Amino acid sequence: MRKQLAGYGKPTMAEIAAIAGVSKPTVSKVMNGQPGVASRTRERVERVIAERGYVRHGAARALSAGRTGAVNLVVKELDNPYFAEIIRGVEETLERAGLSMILTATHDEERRHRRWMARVIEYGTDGAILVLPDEQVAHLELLRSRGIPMALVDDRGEIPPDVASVGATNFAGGFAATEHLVSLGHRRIAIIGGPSFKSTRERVAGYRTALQEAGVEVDPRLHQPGGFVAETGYEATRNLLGLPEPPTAIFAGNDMQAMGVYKALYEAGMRAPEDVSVIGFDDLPISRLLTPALTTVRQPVRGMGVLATQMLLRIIAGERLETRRVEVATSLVVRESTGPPKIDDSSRNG
Amino acid sequence: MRKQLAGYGKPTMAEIAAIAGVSKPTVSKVMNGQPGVASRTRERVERVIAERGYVRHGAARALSAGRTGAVNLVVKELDNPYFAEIIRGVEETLERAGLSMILTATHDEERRHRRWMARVIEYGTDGAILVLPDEQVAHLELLRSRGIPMALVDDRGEIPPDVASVGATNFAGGFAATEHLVSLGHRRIAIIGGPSFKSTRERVAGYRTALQEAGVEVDPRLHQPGGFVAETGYEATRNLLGLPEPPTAIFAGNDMQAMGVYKALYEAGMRAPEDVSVIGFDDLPISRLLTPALTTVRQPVRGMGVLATQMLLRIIAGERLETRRVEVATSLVVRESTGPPKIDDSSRNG
DNA sequence: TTGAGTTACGAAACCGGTTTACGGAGATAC
DNA sequence: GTATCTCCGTAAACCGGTTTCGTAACTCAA
Repeated sequence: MRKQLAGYGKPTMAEIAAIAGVSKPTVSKVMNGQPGVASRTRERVERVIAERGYVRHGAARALSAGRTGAVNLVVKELDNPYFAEIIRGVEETLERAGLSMILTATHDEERRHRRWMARVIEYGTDGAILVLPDEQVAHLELLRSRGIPMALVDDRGEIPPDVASVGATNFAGGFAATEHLVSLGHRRIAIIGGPSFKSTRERVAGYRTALQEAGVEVDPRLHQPGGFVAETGYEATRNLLGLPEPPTAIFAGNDMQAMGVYKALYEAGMRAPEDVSVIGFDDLPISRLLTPALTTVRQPVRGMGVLATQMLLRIIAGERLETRRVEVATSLVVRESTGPPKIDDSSRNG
Repeated sequence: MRKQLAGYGKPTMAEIAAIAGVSKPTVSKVMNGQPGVASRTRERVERVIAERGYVRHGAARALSAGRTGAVNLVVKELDNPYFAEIIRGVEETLERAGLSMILTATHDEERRHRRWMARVIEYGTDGAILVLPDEQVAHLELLRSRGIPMALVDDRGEIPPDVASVGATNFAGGFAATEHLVSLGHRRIAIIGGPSFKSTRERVAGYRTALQEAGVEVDPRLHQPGGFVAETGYEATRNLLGLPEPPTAIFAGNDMQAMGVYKALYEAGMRAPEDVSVIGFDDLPISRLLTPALTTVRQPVRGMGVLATQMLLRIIAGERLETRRVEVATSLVVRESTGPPKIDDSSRNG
């Protein structure tokens, strides 16, 4: 079924041209601010456009001009404030450039990821930004073969050479967090996370290095695996508390995980930082709302979104990037959840 | 600049037709599963399509067919898990119907909201779902005049007659929460929220009714205003604790606000539920992660998204809805943050 | 007045599909 | 063998813009 002509509610460019007494190309030039139109004519056309409330037909424009005026952003999930922050960074940068953002979440499902790519390919896009810490990056090749400009945020690392990517200095963050705990006097420091993400592997490396530099033995039992959700923080903490020699400090993989750590401590009748120090990663808005407020490694997440978008815009504009990989600095934010360990920790007569 | 023909990476329907030895319309029929193609021919065309990896040009299709295959969803913000849940409901329902979802957040900014509408009008859409608890609904008229099918979630109430909307039974939720606190023995029960949202006004009405039915006097000082974010919960609680006769229970406007309440209590050296009972609204995933786990009024948020989408799909299909307004039931979820008040509350010798 | 150089504008082609309307082949009926 | 009815398949028009390219008109110099 074809749309009715709707001569009333939806004028076409041809109609505007007829009313203004000019041709379609002239209206097109006015709409796009192109030269080659006398100022008198331009004004007249603009008046008619305003009077009739003319809105360009986007699909027709996309078809003939090959531009969509929008960038597609795909993230793993929305529930997570981490992604929400990245999205805001992308959003505000695109807005400044006059582009719209089309947002999709994959929830880490292969099927949704494929649907997203199919749609991007079918309907076209001016560029794509992918925030997929996991494995899905494999399909990336398909987008590249279509010549779609791309930028990645917080990726796993194996990136094709002509794709821009933004990450954080995870090693330094892991190092700083661990060093902070060591300087407070902790010796048995646990870490949760990995090993599937590149970012986590780097943090763990920072943790190990900090311990070694401080002359503290690295105990593999204190390294608990876990994803980026609260549940794994909870379970990892229960495991850790069950060890014959439990840790006096826990370095969670991210702030959400730290919430799970809090939960497990609470259930065990323990408090942070009196019984166990807790440190997170990300510095999401909620981390300061927790009780006690969470000490964490701040990652300028929104800034990462901004940077990725700026790089994408430059690729779209056809500029050459001098660097395809950028890492933003992390920094330690000390709040209430870390403190010195209980005295005489080794004999545990607390 | 026109796209190059890209004879290699991007076949057109005409090319597929030529290879398969048929005409464009035949390929079109095969792509759309329309009748009028012999099965031998259909198979042959399908094989060529698969071999060449042909993908229909979405903009061209949208232009000629007037369908986009996508529904536009606009929410206030993404940071809030409340919206994330609605989005998931919409997402899975659309997916089942074979439609894509295009998501945008307005952050309650007039300008962003207008941009969203402009884009929807310019690029077209098969339908729109709006999750805007605030004032922005005013512009809705513009979409309606373009004949775009629409559904609202959790609106403020003044809805045009031919627009579908989904809400929750806020009055009943407010009533149930208050009744729960009263039955535990509380008499000085504070409530935070409103007055700008219809949903909050209804909850407050439920709260008042429950108090009156229990013969408890309604003290206006115990009603603190506040938006749906943690900060207002924090501030309201500080105000409440400063009252000459502070409350023994606090009914927060939502779960995020309850986090702020926890924070203020913690700072004041008080604990829930021993010193003050706390109850939230929404039952977001984080509410069970808080310490203590939050008693709250469960709102089937995801279900609201599902329902709104189902109504929209029916409008798109041209069906008549028997009811344009649906309200889903709320229910009380009792966890750890509520308990009996300290004994001898009136003289407060606790 | 004429020729060269600009500038303003429009006719027509084009983007890649969908839809309409029609013609030809084959099946069935008589 | 011919008339009628289906079923397949295609030519051509169409959706609503953008872009190319040609030309008329206008300016300026000689």
